[in-house]
Amino acid sequence: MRKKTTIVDIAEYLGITPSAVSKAFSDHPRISAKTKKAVLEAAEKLGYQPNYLATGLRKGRSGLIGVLVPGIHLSFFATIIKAMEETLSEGGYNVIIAQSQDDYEKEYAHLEGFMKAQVEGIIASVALETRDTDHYKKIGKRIPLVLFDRTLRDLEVSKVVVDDYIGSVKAVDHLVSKGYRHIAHIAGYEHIEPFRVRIQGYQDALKKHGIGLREEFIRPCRLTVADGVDILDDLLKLPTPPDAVYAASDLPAYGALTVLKERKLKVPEEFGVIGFSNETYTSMVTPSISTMEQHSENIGVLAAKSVMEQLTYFYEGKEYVPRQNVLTPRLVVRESTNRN
Amino acid sequence: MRKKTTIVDIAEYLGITPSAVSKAFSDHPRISAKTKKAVLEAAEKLGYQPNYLATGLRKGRSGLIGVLVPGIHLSFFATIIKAMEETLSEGGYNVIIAQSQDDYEKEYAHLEGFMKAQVEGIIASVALETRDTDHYKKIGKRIPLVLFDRTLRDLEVSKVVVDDYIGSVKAVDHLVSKGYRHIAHIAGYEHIEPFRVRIQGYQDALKKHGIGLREEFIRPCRLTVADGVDILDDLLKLPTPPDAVYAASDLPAYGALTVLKERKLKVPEEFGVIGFSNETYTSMVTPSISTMEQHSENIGVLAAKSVMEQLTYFYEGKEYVPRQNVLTPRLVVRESTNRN
DNA sequence: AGTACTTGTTCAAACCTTTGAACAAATATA
DNA sequence: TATATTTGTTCAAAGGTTTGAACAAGTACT
Repeated sequence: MRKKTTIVDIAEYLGITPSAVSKAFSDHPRISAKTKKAVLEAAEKLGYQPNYLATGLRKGRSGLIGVLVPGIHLSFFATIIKAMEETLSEGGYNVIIAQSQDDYEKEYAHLEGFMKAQVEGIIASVALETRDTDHYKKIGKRIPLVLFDRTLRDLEVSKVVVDDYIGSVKAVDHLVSKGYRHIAHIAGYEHIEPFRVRIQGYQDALKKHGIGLREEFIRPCRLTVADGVDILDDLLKLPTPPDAVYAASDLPAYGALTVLKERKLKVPEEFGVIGFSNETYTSMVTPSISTMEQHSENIGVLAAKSVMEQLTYFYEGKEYVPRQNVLTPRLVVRESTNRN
Repeated sequence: MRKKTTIVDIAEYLGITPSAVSKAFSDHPRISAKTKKAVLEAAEKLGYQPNYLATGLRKGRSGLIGVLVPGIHLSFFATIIKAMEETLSEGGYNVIIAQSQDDYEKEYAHLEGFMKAQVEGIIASVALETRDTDHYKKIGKRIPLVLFDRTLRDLEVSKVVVDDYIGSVKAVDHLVSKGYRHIAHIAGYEHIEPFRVRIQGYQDALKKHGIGLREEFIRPCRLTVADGVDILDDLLKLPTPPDAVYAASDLPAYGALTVLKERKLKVPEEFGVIGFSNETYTSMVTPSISTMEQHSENIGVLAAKSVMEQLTYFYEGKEYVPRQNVLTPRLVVRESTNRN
């Protein structure tokens, strides 16, 4: 495998200097059309590929954006990343990806890695286990940082989220409108902003409808299918069990559904289930699961645009005031709640 | 935002030279323990982050591996990427990701982008529309290239695939064993290796069982849900319609299932459905879909290891003989075929 | 013919790190 | 004491590109 062609090779080939070649590529006004043409042809002939490492080093820009998510296999994140990658690549950036697996150590290590790789900006959704925000703060001071979905309250950076409060309220409103009165909540952990807010919305909505709050109806967990199964099993053992459950994510909603099917409880007639995220499978299972659409594509695009915008401010030396992008979630009614 | 600390800052701070600092970091034997300690402390205090661009430029290595897939939102690819990212990041590489959207132009552009970014190796699954292999050939000559799943026959590079032939045979064998006799095949496009082979396996298996081949039972398509719907609709209109369908992917298998449900054809009693890939949702839908497990995690890990292995050969100047990694798919029997 | 632009190119430094060779000082050996 | 060896550091170049300043040649103007 032969070594790479550089700008110097082209220069020698044409009998001009490397700087002339460089300027020809960047369409410098002082370079003659003739030279530019010659350079382009020579580049083609010699199989020249510009070296981003060198360019990046010289310009102080790597063209890299780091994206950190809990895991790519979750379709919510996959969809977001898909959109991000498209948007960023149109903007001329390359995307480097890492997964925290919801683990603090890994998250920390990957963020370090991003900084070493000289990423120009970072888009992240924080790990469930993360409680210490120092590393994010440090990063936010150095380069543009955008958080999405799993954000941290005391971090003053740009964020892209759905209005989780409204989402919760809509979910509960819907259940109530369908006549469910004993509504439990399979919740996420409170130190993660969206989950805290969803709990809040759930509580306020119940209050609004004059439904008493029951502590044992709020169940924080890691939001896996297994958690959904365990929690619903548990809830059904209560002296007064719920007649509906609102899960802060679709995975436990599905888990709950399997328990209900197994126990031959009729959904939605006897028991209502609603999730959050509108994962693909919610429309495929039987009964299909009502849920909240989070507009994941939009989240991806917005977050991507946000870093790029910050980046231009950054390089122009202008100050950027962090902004929140809040999307309104949309209720998707499916079979699992649609009774009467 | 202050400018970055470099090795030079540390050197000045300690009153030594940059090269001493560099050597201290790389644990050079000639540097005293005292100096090393001092350097580490100073680095910590000054908030030093090594600059990979500079390192990469100097060493001729970027630490980047490019991964190109049709789309990340497909759970098959998402799972593979997840595994790849983990493996490569353990090996000290960063992963840069791009999506072809099954489009030739995009694939080409992204591969160019990878080369500019100076990736050290590329892992790719080729776009459905790709018929011209020149760009891959060119790349394969310059840097390690590994293809997985969607490979190209006339490309002599390392590959990681499942044994699609066996997979098809197993699928058909299973259907036959369950008493289905009129088996149609929702196929992929033949110029993509695995789909060609799956068709081959389907035909050979039928022959083995003494079942006549019917041209109109082989339906190549883009393997979407909609394709599954359309094709099954079509097949059912035939004078002698099939009593089972083997789809080369899970998406059309699901599509087929919806048609059957709508028409109140009993699955699996009256009609059998089997897919390929074992996507998450196949176990969640009702009836659950029988399918072929492709061991996607393994594919990811193997492909990742393969590039890394090639890379070490490459840097040691040894010749690397491309090798094929073939995994045996496993039949997963679920409700959609499990009759009697 | 002399001055003033314009045009096209070269020069040299810079971006940050690595690396082998060279050097000086300290220590060990004869 | 002179010589060899070890130890710790510095020197200088290299990796590929970009960029403002400098330069030379050509054209236009008076």
